[in-house]
Amino acid sequence: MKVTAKTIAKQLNISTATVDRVIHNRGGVSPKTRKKVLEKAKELNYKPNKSASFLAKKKSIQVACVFPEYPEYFWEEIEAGIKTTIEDIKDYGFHVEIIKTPHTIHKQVAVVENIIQSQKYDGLVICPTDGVPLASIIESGINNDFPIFTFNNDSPASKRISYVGADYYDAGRLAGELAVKLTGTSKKFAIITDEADTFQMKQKRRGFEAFALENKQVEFVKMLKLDNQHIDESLQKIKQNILDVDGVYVACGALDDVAKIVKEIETDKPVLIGHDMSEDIYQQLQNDIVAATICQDPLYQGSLALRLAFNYLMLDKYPEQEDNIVKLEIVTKGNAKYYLK
Amino acid sequence: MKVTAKTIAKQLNISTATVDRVIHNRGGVSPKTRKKVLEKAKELNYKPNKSASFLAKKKSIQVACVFPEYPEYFWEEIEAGIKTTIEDIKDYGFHVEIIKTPHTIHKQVAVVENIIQSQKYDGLVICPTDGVPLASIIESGINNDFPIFTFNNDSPASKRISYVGADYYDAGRLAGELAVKLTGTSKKFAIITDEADTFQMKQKRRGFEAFALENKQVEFVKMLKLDNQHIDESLQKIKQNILDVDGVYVACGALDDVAKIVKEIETDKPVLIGHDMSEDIYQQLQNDIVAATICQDPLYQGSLALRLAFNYLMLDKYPEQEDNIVKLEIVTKGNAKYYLK
DNA sequence: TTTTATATGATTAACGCTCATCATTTTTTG
DNA sequence: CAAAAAATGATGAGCGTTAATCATATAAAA
Repeated sequence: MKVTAKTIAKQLNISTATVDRVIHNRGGVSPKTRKKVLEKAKELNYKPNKSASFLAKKKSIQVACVFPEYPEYFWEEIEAGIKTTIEDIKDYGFHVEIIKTPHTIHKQVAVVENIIQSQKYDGLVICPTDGVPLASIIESGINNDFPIFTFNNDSPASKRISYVGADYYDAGRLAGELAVKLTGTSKKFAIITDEADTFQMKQKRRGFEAFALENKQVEFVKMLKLDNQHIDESLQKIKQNILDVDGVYVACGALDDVAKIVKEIETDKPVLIGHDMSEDIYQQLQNDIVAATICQDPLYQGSLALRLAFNYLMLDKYPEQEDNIVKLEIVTKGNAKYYLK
Repeated sequence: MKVTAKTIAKQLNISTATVDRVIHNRGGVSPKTRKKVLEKAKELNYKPNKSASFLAKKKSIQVACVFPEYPEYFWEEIEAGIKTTIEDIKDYGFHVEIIKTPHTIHKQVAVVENIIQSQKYDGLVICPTDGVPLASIIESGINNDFPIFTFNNDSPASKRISYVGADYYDAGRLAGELAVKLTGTSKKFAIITDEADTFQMKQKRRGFEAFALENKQVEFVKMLKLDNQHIDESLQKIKQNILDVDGVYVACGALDDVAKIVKEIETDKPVLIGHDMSEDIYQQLQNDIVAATICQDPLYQGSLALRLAFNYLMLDKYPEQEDNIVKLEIVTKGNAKYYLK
């Protein structure tokens, strides 16, 4: 049988409004009535019906969801995950506007400042291109009771309500482990980063190096830097520099580019490890050029970040953890197909 | 601005009931009114509010969710995923009763027959211990308009509405790939199954063998069978049989048991690969006894199966695919912590 | 033309919960 | 002890959608 507020009210000979008052701690009920209601609710295992609750509350929340506009598979998936979640919760009065910003952090800063000033939104869910310059803006938002949630990239110095994303130090360590396991006995490695050298990339590098340091088999780890302005020449230089290594870890977003030059190496190709998935990377996995790539579920990240914002703004539920660290998933030839589309 | 049925009704000078009739194709509306409503709905991008809809429909569906009662981590997680989903959708009038059956297929068959006969439920979501003996029962259920959904283990010969779970042939292949990649140059493997030799296990074995056959480096694959009745003696025999191999693939549920005997081997321990995660297996990964284990997200499987049943029974939406194949995830020392708890 | 179907559309009462408003009782104060 | 204040509880009008029931207009049959 269905247990509603009415059930409790009838059994106790009081009105449903009183039951509602007790359930939501809205006061105006004598201690003894309160106690009776609470006991009966527990006895019957009463849980308010969410549909009816949201419908009656007629609360409407506007939230902006900001992330950089990369034409990449990963970001398409992030957006897809966000859009599904938006559909799921919009009928509860939680409305989300997706705002994609240009890649540069300056533009993003401007967009965020505008969002906070505009008074159009009740909160912000954001993937910061770079957490550092945004930290003070986020903090001032938080101080003005404007809740902000980060995902994918964090801004740990700010006082954002919560972060959803990977632990990139750990990702670097995992890359180290895979590099060691997938190569032969002698262990000479190279790690490739790029000019941007964001917090995320630094963490990956530190993780990889830490792992290498702990592993006695590792002879050396070379640091190589990709020049995004002059990609082709830079790649050719890198090619010369990886001829003597057993494994290459691409910590920046250029796994496919590096794969192309590794493909050109005729003998003793190094084992190639990197991050993320795309159709190109999928092909490189199938051709045994890339040995493994470390992924995170993009659908889940955006979705969880939005749900945390939803719980906070609609249900007044503070996130259980500040840091919601997502799984690092290992993708090789054999399970790559599950990570595309 | 919020778009409701009322918005459309007002703009067209008709009643909300007429709008509702058009939206749900319930007839009784003249073609020209119908057309006007449809156009206006599209123009305003009207989507009925789910909360209000479920509340008004007062449809109540009872579903049984049956799976074997294993005291294992994986099944605890399956149950946890199911329970969260139950909480999510019960307010929409979709009620699920969890029924755990004893391990033997005979008991499960009895339980399922009883469920179908009882007339208490409108559908069944089940993880068949063995799909074969259940096939005819499932089929007769389906033929009597009693929808049945499988997960984790399939019963492909039956006419179940849909299946959610892994492709175990593919899992075996992936194990093969990992075995090759994680061992040195000579490739001698053993594969361990047990007496039960279910469909799932057969598929894994076939996948592994198929991969080995395609790989020229592989010298041989030994088939070893674990006797569940006399575990200890059986394990000791197996121990003697794996002294000369480079890699061992445990296709049955005994990864931890096998890990224990591998641990006893002093020199040249074979690379050990298996399935699933538990606290014991986690420890074996940390101690480098198990090299890798292939997992599926248990939370997702049960959840998706229930949601498919929900869509079918509450929204009359037939699943887009019959087979919903879930990701195979590779877990090693470095990312194991994400797969526990 | 009148009668009877049928097509079309309006009205309205739920669904379960929320909350502003009103009614009553109890307590405090002058 | 009366009057005011505070505490406690009931009433009822929504929220947006659904669907049964009723009203009217149009078409078909007599």
